[in-house]
Amino acid sequence: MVDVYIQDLAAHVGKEVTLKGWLYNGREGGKIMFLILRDGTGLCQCVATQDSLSEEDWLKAKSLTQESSFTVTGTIRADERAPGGHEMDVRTLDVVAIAEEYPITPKEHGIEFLADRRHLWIRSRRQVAILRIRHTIIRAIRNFFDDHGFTLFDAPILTPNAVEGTSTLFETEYFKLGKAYLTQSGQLYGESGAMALGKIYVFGPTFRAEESKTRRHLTEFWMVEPEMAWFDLDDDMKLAEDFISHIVQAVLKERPNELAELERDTAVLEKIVPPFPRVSYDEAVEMLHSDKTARMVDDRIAAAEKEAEELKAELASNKEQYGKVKEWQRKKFDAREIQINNRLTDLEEMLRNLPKWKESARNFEHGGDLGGSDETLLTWYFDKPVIVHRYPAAVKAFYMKRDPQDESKALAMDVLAPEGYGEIIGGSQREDNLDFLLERIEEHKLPKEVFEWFLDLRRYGSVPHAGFGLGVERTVSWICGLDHVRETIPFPRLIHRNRP
RNA sequence: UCCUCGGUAGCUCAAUGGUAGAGCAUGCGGCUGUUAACCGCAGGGUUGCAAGUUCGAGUCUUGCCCGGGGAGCCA
Repeated sequence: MVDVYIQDLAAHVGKEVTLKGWLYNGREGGKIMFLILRDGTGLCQCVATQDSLSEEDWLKAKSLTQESSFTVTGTIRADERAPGGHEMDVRTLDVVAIAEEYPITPKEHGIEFLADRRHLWIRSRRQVAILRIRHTIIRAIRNFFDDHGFTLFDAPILTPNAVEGTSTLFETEYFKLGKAYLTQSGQLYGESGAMALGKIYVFGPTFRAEESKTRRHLTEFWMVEPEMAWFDLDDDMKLAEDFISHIVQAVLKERPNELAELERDTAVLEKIVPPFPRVSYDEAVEMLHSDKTARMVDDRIAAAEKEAEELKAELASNKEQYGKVKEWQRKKFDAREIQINNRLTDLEEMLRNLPKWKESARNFEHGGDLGGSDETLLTWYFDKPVIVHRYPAAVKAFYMKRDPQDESKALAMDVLAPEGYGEIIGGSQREDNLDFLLERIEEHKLPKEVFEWFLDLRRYGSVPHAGFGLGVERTVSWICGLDHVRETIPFPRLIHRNRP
């Protein structure tokens, strides 16, 4: 086992300790060597000189390749220049295993290359930071519910039918009982739990066989779904904003180093406290139709065009100078060219999309569901998550209760994260009237037989109740400021990838 | 399923239709404070696959394969 981990080095300054880990990177300078040791809790630069080591240990140190495992013993010294703030002056060193040539070099790699090596990629600093924040988020989720009188209620993963009938699910043969499906939501079971225990939360993996190929979708993801007896829609929204705020504040408090590693702007996260802005669907549609929305899009188009022009000018100027400058300057031009081209590709994508977004918002038809771009435009109005509520019943699930003030609306709510991260929560007050629920099941052409047990919840002491589902990966992606959910889970499952 | 962008050395990327290059990685040599170290030398290629246009194709055309981003759907 390990006596001392790198994250605890502050308590060992001036003392001799042994560290165990892997070589993250190394630099050699004649008779001095800098070994960056990685132990899973941090990085420590170990300084070895030819004078301070035996000849045998010096040769061992020289033999280390990237990701070779080894142990080092030496004195810990505080040093501001070192990442993590501490360094070791090495006295002795032992090699455990010399690594073969490691594919993931300390340079840039494409996403396909890294995804094929996900089992190694997770050793990288950035991935370690993300996975630690994921852990903190999951703990914050559980703490929040546990401290608010909720009981964990596990729903089955194999289910006999689709919850909402709309999604495509993964199916499998279930002995002699016919088809079974991997769950797309634990909600219906959660409702039974709320009637038994009052306040519960279902927390587990969820599966969708939709061919969604975007930065927000996985085929297998984790969702937490609280369900509360005696809660109405307002109670539900209040809980959601308290819940999200608690998670964000917990990450800010417990993971400042990891957020720094990810270069996350924490100022925008500090603002995530209740209350969140609330916009009804009708208000949202007005906002989409407004001149202000059109102007916001125009401003972004203008900014993107300006940036693209400046970058193209720089590229042209660099090309002109390229032939005239010394070789060492050419390297800088080469590196800059790659950087500029990557940014230009992003800008071109934006410039293709933004006019479409503007049109789609301007022509949005009242009564339809909000599209991804419409949601993004709405979030531009606020620096906190925005809650959109009371959607048209026609675009929402059968189990959502109708608004008594306006029968065309469902008592539904979505929470949209800022900065374009989109829907992180979808929830509603549930239909508690047996007859209405039966009507809905008929309207949606769902097989009544498989919902009999669910209908029983309305037959035996039905009460108003509500709940929501929060997508863990989307939440991690937003809080970490990532551009894709595939980095938020150890082994992401995507439409074109189910390995490693 | 549809729209859109791409596939060149192990990796990240350059290359007006005219002799395929750079950085990193790897190997060897040099350097006692490096921070994705640096300096010198070396090896490394069926330009995704197939056909076509052309004196000549990484570059143009068509088809296919693979991947990125997006739509629909959703967390």
